[in-house]
Amino acid sequence: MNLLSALNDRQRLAAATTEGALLILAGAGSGKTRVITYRIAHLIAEKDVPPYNILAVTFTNKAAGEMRERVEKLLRETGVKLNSAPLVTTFHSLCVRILRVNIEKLEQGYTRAFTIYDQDDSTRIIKACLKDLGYDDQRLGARNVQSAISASKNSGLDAELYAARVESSDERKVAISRAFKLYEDRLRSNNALDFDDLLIKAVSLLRKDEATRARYNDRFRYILIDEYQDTNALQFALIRYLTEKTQNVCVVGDEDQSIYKWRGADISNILNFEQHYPEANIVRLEQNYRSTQNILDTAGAVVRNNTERKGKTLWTSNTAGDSIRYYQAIDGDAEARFVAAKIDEHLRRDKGARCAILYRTNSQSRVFEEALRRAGIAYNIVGGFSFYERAEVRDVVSYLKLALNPQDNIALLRVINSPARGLGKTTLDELDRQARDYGMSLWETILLITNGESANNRLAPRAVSALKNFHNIITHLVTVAAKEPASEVVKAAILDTGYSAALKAENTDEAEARIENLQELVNAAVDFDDTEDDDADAVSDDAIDEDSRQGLRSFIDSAALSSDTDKIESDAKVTMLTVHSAKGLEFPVVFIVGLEDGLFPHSRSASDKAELEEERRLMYVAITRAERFLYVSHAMRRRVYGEEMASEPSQFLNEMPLDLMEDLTRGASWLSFARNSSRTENAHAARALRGETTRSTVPKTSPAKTYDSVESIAEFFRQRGTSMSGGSSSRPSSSSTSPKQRASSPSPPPSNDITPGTHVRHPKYGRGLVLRREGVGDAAKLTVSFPGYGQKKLIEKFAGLEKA
DNA sequence: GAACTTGCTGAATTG
DNA sequence: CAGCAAGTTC
Repeated sequence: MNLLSALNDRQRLAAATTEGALLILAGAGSGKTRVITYRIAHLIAEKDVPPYNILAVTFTNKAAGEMRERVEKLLRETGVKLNSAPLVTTFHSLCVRILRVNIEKLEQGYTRAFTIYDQDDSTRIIKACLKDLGYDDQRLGARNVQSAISASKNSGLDAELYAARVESSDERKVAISRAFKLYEDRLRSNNALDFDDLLIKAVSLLRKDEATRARYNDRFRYILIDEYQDTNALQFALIRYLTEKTQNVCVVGDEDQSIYKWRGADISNILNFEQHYPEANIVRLEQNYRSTQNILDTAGAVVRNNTERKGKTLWTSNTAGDSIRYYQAIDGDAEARFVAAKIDEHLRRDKGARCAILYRTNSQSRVFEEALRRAGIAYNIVGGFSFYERAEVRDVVSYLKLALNPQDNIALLRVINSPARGLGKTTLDELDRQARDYGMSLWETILLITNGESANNRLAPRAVSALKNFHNIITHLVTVAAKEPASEVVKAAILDTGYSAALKAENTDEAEARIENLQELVNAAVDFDDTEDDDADAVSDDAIDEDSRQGLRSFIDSAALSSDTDKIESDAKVTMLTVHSAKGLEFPVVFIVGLEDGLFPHSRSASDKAELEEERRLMYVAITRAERFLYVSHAMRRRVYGEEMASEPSQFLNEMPLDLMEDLTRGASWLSFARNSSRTENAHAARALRGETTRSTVPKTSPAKTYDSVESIAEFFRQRGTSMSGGSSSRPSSSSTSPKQRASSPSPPPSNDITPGTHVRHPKYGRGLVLRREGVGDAAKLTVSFPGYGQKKLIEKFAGLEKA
């Protein structure tokens, strides 16, 4: 029987080409996952390849899990008996597996008990590093330093190489480079790796140790890489090392869906695949099974504006389908209400309709949450606070980490005084001082102190006994961890540490919720223990599996490597998520919201052509998630930083075929104007329109214009005259009060020459516009906007201002 | 030593 | 509007 007969010709070719390098260029919705799963099944069932010789790598755990399931199902249906399973996993967990067995061979001082630090952990370390270096003023944010370090690591520069490249005149980079070095030292002394290190160390290991490399080459005879367009230099190196021997590598990707450049993804990996593997075969999958013709045309029209692409033409035999539905909302709330109403309609008409709300940034989710809640619609939200990021979960996990790796200072500091056990700042400072003196970890220092062996201990007896108490708690956990399954250790970390007792004592709803979360953690651990038992049935002949069955360790690893997207419920009625996390998913009904200039495309990518192209690919990804109904919307005004700001329609709207759109706006909209003008004039039309529409739809309470630039503020004041002064509450940029109401509201008479709306001259900043005035007399504070310098707050008395 | 208050600054996307 | 750091009070 032929397994592959269920595929179309191209798909079949891709699945059946098993030897040598293969590049599958798979357009959105072209059945990529299907091809991969059939390919794996084909290898096993029809080519008699032992499953353990197969490695498939994806970017998310969820994708890996699904693929595993689908392969299993397929093989079950064909009646194949398995005595091992193909390894389907993510880059990060693959690296962890390799390192847990081999990291000591790197000879960098790491042991296989190493801890994985997530972003939050590493931010903490960087903060501490900056502080120790005396950079604790805020000119150098920890997050900025962190992303600089991460970018550097991903491009293959370690701390030394980075330092070598820094000009000594560049103070900022010199500071970063010092922090970088210190950060690396700290990681090492904590026996900890950050996310980037997982890849770096695995690659270094393969580079360094020929035997290890040979062993894995032998093990993984057939390798598949999903989402290849998102691989970075390190991942590429990893693949190169692993495929050294057989060259049996199959990569699947779509350059139009490359959206992780900012994370180091190198699109040239896919664009130059044929150069990297000269014998490579290429198969293009261009038939789309997912979307209607209209949706596909819209996506194609947008992405055609990009220059950096191989170019492919998606086609479908699906019907044209409905028009793209467009809506222009007054503000963010109105947009959310619109979406909620439409979702309600869809769900009433078709109970099975799955809807998705896609936005550019997570912070946009809130209004939609509120609108849906008010409308009584259940929803699922991806991102934001994930389970493993909750404080109480992190605390308990830190206890677990500590039980396995007591050198982990970050974990220790996290839990040493939670619940409170009398180990406050004073004690910790002294502990830290001694640890530095001895050059030891905090844990080792605690051992010295509690044994009374610390020569220069200045701690009060009370503090020492508190430390003894803590020491006992951890030692106890260590013994539990040594002999019990993961779930039992988790229970011990919650109960025997006094953690849950302290929560219970709080006796609040919040504490109650936390206890429930911890219960959830126990459940997760129980599940984990169960699946581990199942896995134990499978035969494994290689060291890569041997260590992965140390329950607690791998439970913690999986927690560290878990992500929001792993918990997407594919059958939820309504899902809210960022476009990034929507990649790979599909929904019958899709809302792309917040299509405004500065939001989508995001303002930080506006200046750079390459970044703008990435935003456009992101738009392409968003559009192609839709199967049948696509809604696009934008708001005229939006709250930013808690302040209402005017917003322009996104340029991407303008790139869509306007004749495929149906306007659901009541009254005139950007779209109706755009249709009547040529494309080049659209932007202009949008601007002209802003005055018109808002005036007609919101006659009284909202002003026709929002004053968001120095010019328009100046204009505003010209119209009002300079009669309004004082009153710090009359913020010109806030549009919640209409000009009329303001003019008639009682405001004190001008008491000073320099009032809001007047131009002034500053000795250093030059000419500027006064925006607001606070306080009286000598204490008067002015907010002045200086072109090129931004807004400054000045004390009038000292500022040396004169009218200009 | 811990809980509370204030003031300030600053948002993108993720394993 | 938020989260965070520093200051304030019990």
